[in-house]
Amino acid sequence: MDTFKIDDVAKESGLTKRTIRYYEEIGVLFPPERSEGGMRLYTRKHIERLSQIVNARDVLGFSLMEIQDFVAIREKMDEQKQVYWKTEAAEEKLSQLREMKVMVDKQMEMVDQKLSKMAEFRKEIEYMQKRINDGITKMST
Amino acid sequence: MDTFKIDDVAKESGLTKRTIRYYEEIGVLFPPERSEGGMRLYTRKHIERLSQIVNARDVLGFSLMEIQDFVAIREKMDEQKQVYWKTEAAEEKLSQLREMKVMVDKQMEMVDQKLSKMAEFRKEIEYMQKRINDGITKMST
DNA sequence: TTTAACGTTAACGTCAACGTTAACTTTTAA
DNA sequence: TTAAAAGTTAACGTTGACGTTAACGTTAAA
Repeated sequence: MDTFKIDDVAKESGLTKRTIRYYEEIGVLFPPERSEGGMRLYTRKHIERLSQIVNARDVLGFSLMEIQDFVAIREKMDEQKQVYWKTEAAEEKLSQLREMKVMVDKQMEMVDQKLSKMAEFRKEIEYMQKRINDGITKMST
Repeated sequence: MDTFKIDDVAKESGLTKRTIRYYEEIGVLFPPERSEGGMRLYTRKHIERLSQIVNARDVLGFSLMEIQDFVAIREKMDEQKQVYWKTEAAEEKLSQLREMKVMVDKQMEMVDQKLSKMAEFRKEIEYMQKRINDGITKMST
């Protein structure tokens, strides 16, 4: 039994059920299978994906719309795996790979930009720490 | 003439005039002097502060409420400079410094957490780049 | 088998972070 | 000095990202 009901997923991910359904609704979480009665049956993959989404949202500060692109690439990666090596499909596969390369390269650029800006920020804070510490030692003598 | 009208500030910062006024309204940007007729007269300090706010907002993904704390520390730093070395005020100054230290240390911790998470992200993207490049070279032979 | 716990959709509510518009005053360039 | 450009406040509108509630169907344990 490797499927989860929405409440289990909510507990593991720390998100609310509403949020999980919402992420499916706007297309950042791929839809799970359904039970006979219509209940969502999630897999480990869904939980992993949610974790990635939360990271992108909270850490990188991406909006859910920006995360769409991000997610689309992961989707294509998985898709690529499924495609058998057929000579007829080779051409199409190659063009898809090139397309993905462009997107991933762009993402890398964004992340590197954020990283360098963050480093600047860190330096500023470090400087403030230094000034405060100097002030404290100087005064408490 | 080292004061700027709001439109100049808007152009330099890339923000809209509405946004600049809004930031003042909610207290993340300290209010500028006013002209006889009531027009806002900004200084370089304001522009610098706005740049910091934008960075905290876009790069760190902080909400404007979180930025309040962030800004409060900067404000206190400037304030400290103004306070003359009076023996009577020394005790109070020291306690303020300790207070600031706690806040700044907390900020540093947050930034470091974000930095490490971002590094993880970078690694994942790097891995994807590698896989895609491998796929392309393998196919285009 | 029945009832409580949990699931579903649908619709309206909320809050942050501005955009837009109106109605008006101040500056500035001709 | 007189338009036009740019400033002001005030108020309502919008959008993203969910929260909340209602009205109802499904599951699982007693």
